[in-house]
Amino acid sequence: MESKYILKKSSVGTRVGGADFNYRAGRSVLRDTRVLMVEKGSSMQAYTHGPILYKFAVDDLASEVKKDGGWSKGSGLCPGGRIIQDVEKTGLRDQKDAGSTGILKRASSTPNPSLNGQLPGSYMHLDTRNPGKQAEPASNFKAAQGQQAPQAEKQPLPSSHIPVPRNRKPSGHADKEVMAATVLTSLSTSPLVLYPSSAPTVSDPANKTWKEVLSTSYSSSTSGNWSWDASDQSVPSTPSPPLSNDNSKSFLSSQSDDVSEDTTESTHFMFEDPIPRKRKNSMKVMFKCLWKNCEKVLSTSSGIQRHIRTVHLGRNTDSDYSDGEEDFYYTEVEVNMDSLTEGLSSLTPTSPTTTGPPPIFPPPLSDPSHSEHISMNGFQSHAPSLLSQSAPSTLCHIRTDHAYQGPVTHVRTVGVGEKRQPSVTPHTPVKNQALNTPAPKSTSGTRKPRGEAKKCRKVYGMEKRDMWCTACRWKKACQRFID
DNA sequence: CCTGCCGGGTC
DNA sequence: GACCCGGCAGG
Repeated sequence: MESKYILKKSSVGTRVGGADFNYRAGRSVLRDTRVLMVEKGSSMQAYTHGPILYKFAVDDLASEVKKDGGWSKGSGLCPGGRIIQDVEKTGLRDQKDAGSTGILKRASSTPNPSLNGQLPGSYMHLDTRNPGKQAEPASNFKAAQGQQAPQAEKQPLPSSHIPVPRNRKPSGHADKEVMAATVLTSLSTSPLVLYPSSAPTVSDPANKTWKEVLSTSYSSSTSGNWSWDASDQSVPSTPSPPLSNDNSKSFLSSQSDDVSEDTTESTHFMFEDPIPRKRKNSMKVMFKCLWKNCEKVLSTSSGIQRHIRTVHLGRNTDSDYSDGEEDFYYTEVEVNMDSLTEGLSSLTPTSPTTTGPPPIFPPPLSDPSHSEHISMNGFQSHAPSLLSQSAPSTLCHIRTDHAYQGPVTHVRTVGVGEKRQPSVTPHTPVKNQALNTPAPKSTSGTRKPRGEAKKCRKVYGMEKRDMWCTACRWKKACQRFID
């Protein structure tokens, strides 16, 4: 009953969505069962891969339900569960048990609730996004056609066929393949379908399971063409697995948010809202090629299709004919123009590190001449003084020094002998000092680095406190042993 | 913890 | 302005 409801609600009817639904369900429940049913009009077509038979028929739904007899057994199962039963009846039980069944059980281990398609939805999305995965169903069809249940199960050959045209067989089932492709194509064009797929980790153990299954199936694939799919596993379940993360990041960064958002909506989308509603004003839809190592991004679907067709599929450039296969290799990408803009703008400013110093030593602006002048007096080059943070403060101290002790400072020059700019102080005109003083003070935030020179306190000790410079006595910056 | 010294207070 | 000191921060 419940399943029935679901099916109906999914508007399986004439719309591809129906197939979509089934597909999802199949994927979610059966995981790698790879069965896709496409229903067109009243006719029903069933594609099976290996042991599993995936049926999809709206018109006959009711009757089928009855026929199947109950969901009781798979009460926890959604359509997929029922499907399994069908399979069993079909006499493929053995295969089922050996292969997908286990998975199925895991997926459906929990009672109904989960069946509402949440998982299915996400899976579906994933499939649509991933060329390899998408291809899987198609290949399944083929396999199913041949009724090579056992082998098929063992050798999923997920994407080996679809991806490479040459593998296609002009068999009478071609139309079915095309149909499947069409279905997937239509699915792939829906942003909601695409993005939710990226629901990477979010999901659940089920998702994991699914991936595991995939990995298995892929690895066992006889076709080396799509070996990259296996590698894709390493790449979460992101929408654009074929692409290297780093690359896609830059471009899709703005998309990530949406992805996460959609993830939460996947369920909703599943059964109701096939129309993307999260599109933002600033969002621009682009089409990104998912072919491995290809990051072609075009603004039009036709463009990307052409690209795929000609570049990756090796189709005739002139021919506009499309069997929909290209759709497996590109995905819709929402580009947040604002984000992009921001990102670019953010690149222009110099690194933060460069911004720090200037403020700290503003003198260059207002006192460049001064500092230069000062340095001229005591040094060959002013660079050192500028570079030395102590320079300005030193001047400042000098001034205060005068305030505190006056000329005494001169003497200490010889003292420790470690002064870096001893000569500067004495000769620095008061005027300049006054000008310089403000700067360092303005940057009060920066505390003058502690000097290495011993101070009066250290030199004379507490016993001879009277010998300290007044500054030291007053707990001010030592004027005698300036750093 | 020691030390340097800033910031602020008092006289 | 001279003097003092609480308290912060680097080492």
